[in-house]
Amino acid sequence: MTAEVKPAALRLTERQEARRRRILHASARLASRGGFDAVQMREVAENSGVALGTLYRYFPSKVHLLVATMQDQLQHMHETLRKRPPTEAEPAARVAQTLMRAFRALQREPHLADAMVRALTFADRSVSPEVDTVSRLTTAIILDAMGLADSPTPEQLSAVRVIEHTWHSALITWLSGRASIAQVKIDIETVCRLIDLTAPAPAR
Amino acid sequence: MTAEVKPAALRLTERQEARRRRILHASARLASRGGFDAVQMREVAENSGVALGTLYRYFPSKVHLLVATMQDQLQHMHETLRKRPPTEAEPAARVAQTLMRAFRALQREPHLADAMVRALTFADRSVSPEVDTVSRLTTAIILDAMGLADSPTPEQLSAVRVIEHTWHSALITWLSGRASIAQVKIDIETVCRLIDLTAPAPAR
DNA sequence: CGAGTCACTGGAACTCGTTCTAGGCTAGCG
DNA sequence: CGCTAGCCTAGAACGAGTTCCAGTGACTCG
Repeated sequence: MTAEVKPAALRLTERQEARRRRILHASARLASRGGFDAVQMREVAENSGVALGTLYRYFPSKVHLLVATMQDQLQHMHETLRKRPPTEAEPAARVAQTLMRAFRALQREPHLADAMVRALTFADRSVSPEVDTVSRLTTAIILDAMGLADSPTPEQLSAVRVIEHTWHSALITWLSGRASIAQVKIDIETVCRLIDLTAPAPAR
Repeated sequence: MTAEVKPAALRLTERQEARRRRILHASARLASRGGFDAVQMREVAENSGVALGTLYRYFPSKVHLLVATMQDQLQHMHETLRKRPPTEAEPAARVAQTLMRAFRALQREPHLADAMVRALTFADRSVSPEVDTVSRLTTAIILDAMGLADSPTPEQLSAVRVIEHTWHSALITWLSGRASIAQVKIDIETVCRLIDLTAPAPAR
């Protein structure tokens, strides 16, 4: 019975787990409206039924909160993508297809995307561990799409990093209205060509 | 005589021009110490000898100010690079060399780099025109390095955009301590290979 | 010269992220 | 049963970005 909850050591009571969920939920909801600015800590606290101090105990800053929110969303996305893997044959095309799917998902909640991406790139060193987690999740998604969850070469990892860079930065230009959806698509497809350069063993 | 000053219509008095310079200078100086957080509007105002309200008349927000600071620095960089163009033979290598030079310059003032890059990626739509100027400057620098200041193909422009994405995002990961200098170098070199893919006419 | 206009000044005021304080509730333990 | 430790709440307080306002000085136009 007592062993029913798994994170006994790290994350305490399930009541606390519930609080955490409520907070993340409120955060996402507020973000879905006005974006980064609309996520106000007092509002998040109210909407999730905790005191301001408690909110800060769970997430030491607004950026921490939003990055955690992004983790949460990415996790969903990852699971969804696992269930419906890309249909293309070539690794480059598979990655492009996957990222475009993710992009379309973000388009459905542009304000939420704004809040999360802005937080991610604005994060300073104190948020590094959390940002790193997001980065690892993203890497995993891309590697999955390439069809090599393991055994990537260092060259391939570099290509994946560059793809991630492009992904984040392209999102920002889109969110700030400086690039169109079509442009983002082109950029993604362009960078995915790098994968061909670091092609699977045979091409070497 | 009266034609000596060019921006007669847009930017008024030379006294105003001087104020603007003082503000940008103060901004850069403060940024060189503590980075983004150390650039406090009240301090910038004091240090440049203008009232807070005046500072806001010149730069409608802290982000505007820092993006303008970046414009300023980029302009210097561009001129410097023009004087000492890259020595490599291949376009890809030339671009990589140029960006690594810029990177080394940023390493000399990491706090300033932090302030400028954070502002750039945090900027919202209200700063789009200014951010766009920075982007055009960066594009010009890269095209210069490739050796084709004019007549780039759409394909090449895509590659340049992707290189810019990588450049900004890689800087961020470096600034937030999540990537080493060596890693940034690798990422830059990796993305520059894209140039070979959109090679000059002959290779088509 | 006089009046109006406009940029600039000094400083108060407002917002929102963040921190701090005092007190209350719960849970385990003597 | 009463105590102690921790977590939580309500709310005040502080800091920095941003806005506002009244006043002042300079320049222009009549």
